[in-house]
Amino acid sequence: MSGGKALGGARRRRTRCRRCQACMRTECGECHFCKDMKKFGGPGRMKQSCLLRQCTAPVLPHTAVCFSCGEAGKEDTVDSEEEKFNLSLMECTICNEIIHPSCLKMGKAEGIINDEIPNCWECPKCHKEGKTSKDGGDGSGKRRMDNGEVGRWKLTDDPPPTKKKPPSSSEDGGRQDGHKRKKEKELPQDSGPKKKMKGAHEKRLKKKQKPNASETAESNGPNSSSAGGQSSGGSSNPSQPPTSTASQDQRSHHREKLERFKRMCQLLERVRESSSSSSSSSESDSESDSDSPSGSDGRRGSEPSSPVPPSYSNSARERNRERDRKLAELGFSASEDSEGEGSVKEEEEEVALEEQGVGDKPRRRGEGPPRGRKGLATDGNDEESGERSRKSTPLPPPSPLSSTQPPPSSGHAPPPVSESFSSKRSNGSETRNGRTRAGVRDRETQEKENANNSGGGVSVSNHRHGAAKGNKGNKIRSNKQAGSQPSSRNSSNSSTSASTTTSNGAGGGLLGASGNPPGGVSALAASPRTQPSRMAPRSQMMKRSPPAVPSPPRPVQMERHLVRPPPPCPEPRCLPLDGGSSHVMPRDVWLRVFQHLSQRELCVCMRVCRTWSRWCCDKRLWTQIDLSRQRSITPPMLSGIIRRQPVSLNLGYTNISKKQLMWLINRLQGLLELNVSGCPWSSVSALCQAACPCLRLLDLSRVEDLKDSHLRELLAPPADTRTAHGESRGARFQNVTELRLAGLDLTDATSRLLVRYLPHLTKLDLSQCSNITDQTVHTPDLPDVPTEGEPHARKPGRLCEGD
DNA sequence: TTTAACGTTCTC
DNA sequence: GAGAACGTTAAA
Repeated sequence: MSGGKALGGARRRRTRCRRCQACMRTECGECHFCKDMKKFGGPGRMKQSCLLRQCTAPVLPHTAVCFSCGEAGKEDTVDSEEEKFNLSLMECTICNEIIHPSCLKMGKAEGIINDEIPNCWECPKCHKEGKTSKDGGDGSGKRRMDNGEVGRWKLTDDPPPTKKKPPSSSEDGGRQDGHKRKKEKELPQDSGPKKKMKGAHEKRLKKKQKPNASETAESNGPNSSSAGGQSSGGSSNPSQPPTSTASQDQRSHHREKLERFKRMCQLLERVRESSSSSSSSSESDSESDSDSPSGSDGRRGSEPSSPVPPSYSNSARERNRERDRKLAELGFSASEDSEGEGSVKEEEEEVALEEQGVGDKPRRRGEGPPRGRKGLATDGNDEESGERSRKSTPLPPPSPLSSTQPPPSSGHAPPPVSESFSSKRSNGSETRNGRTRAGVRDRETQEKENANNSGGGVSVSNHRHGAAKGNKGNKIRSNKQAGSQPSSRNSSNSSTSASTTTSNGAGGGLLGASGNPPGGVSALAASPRTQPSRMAPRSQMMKRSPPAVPSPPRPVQMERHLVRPPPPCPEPRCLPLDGGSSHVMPRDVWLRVFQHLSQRELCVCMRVCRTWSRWCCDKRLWTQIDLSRQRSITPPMLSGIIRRQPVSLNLGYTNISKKQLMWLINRLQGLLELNVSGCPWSSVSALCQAACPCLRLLDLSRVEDLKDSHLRELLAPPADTRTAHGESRGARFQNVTELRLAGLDLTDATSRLLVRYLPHLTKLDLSQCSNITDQTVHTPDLPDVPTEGEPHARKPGRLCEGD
């Protein structure tokens, strides 16, 4: 562990994709592990999932964030495969580092994508250093297991159920054994731990060595892996002298991981075979992998001709700084590190928005040769492949919940990578065995307290977008079929791409304002949503959910967390002092004082103590929130917004995602003014699925790609509320009185929409809408429309429904 | 807070 | 080496 840490790789446990066939099935109740479960009458000691439910595409946890920038995967914010890849999180099987390829300072081309596992690769760094984990067998598709049974992808190469019978048959005995063992352990408690620690370490070393030997053999050629499912695929690094325990540990871990991967692959192979005879080519697959243009090219990764945006870090830093500054101006402290702890952290947790759930993204790079490891094309090539994919593969539907991650760093200068990394750890997901769990616990505790105090938080509905859930995976990869995949309804997000990469500290800071230390960010997860396209074959096995979902993108889990709206009167009523007494000034008086503070100052106050933090969140102090031009809207920000329940929200020129926007809107029922100008339509389209009955002002100026048809979609009432004649009983924005459409590519057709669906419109801004002609201007029931300049007012009440 | 289960260590 | 145990993590 420590070794792993030292090497910078965060060890993150992967988690179920929840979408693959295995994940979707129920426990068999008969396998070894099921029988161990309490629900099946077992002792529950093994704590393993049903053998039939071994996830075939374990994903990175929601909390995963980029080692470099601290943000989650953001592939859903961009369109092209190329960008998606760059913005997705990739976990290196060697160093365990999770990073956005775009954040790499070196040529991405050197990375070797493990197509079998979502968001998995051998990062360019490791690869370049010769750390190849020799998981050569990986993409070879040769790890087919003989037993046609579904196996686990886990390292613990569990024999297939059938094989397992023997042990399970003797289950009772085994159980007893277990008890016995436990008892024995329990008795000599004192010496136990020590022994354990020591022994563990030694064993580790041992383990390491063994695998190495076998690995070497394996590493000699991928073919060797065809030996069978049981083969351990460890990664051998002959080139890496076992210099230290740490490194050994690390390697051991990698090996295990690789094994797991391989196992999974084997499983997939098996499934494929069993599900379709046509899947003839498991082997050829692997071959094609290596043959594949991008594969071979990338693999050997010619020296990265263009090593990644050289200016990235600098510019990003600048932007961060800029953003911090702006946030500060906005009243959100961009950088409260961990200082403000208490209160601050509370939110963090809640916040961890569902954003994380983001997921259902189709696997990136669905184009190329489906499976196996693939080398990244060099930049140039990449582009090409990107192009290709664009042509041949429909764009994956944008994931509704794109999550922009909260940057880990504080508002202070972005910490050096290593620093941010470590801080990240301490904040959230710690490495295994909870060595560093203190921080987390801390937060949890606080959260609890907070929960208690806030008197019943409102649980935000955890609606999982069922549809998304069901379909998204589908859209995913299945590379081979990719070409035929219809890009679904959500036209992909438009290109805010570049912008998304930045956002470091500031974002978190924002919420930091609400008290969240940027570190909280780490808690937010990033979802490893996109994955390299591979597993085409796997698709075949997923019959239930059409487009197979080998490594399902994360389910959309938007609302897993509680985000409590501000209570009418934030508790407590008095300010408790250390001595147990209360401050002489009661809450109401304090609130009056706070009313005279700027939002920025409020943020400062929030860091004073938990009580102030709560009080300062009073929505009366936050009627207007302006986050415009914040490149990264992070979950903490969203949470912070909800907690403050503003009546006016400016999200102009942000890269807020559709999911985020939807999530927000659905929780801001009292919102009167919304500004989403300059945002991409792919995000703004979230409004099509939301209800904003109270909204009075809607600013859609310069929304990217917004067309007449989109506006229609946006303004028209939900289908089920229309009459047979298509007339609306209640348009979505029927109470909007001011609409800003400046700079949009609209035509005169729009005027009809406005007349029809915005009966109370009194102000309309059509400035810089070059396609609007006099016809619109002269539309009788429209407000006096200025095509340039200020929006004009008109006499209200002239519009008629269905007009 | 609870449940599922991953990943490592321990035991046989 | 296989399997059991279990601490810890992730998600609900």
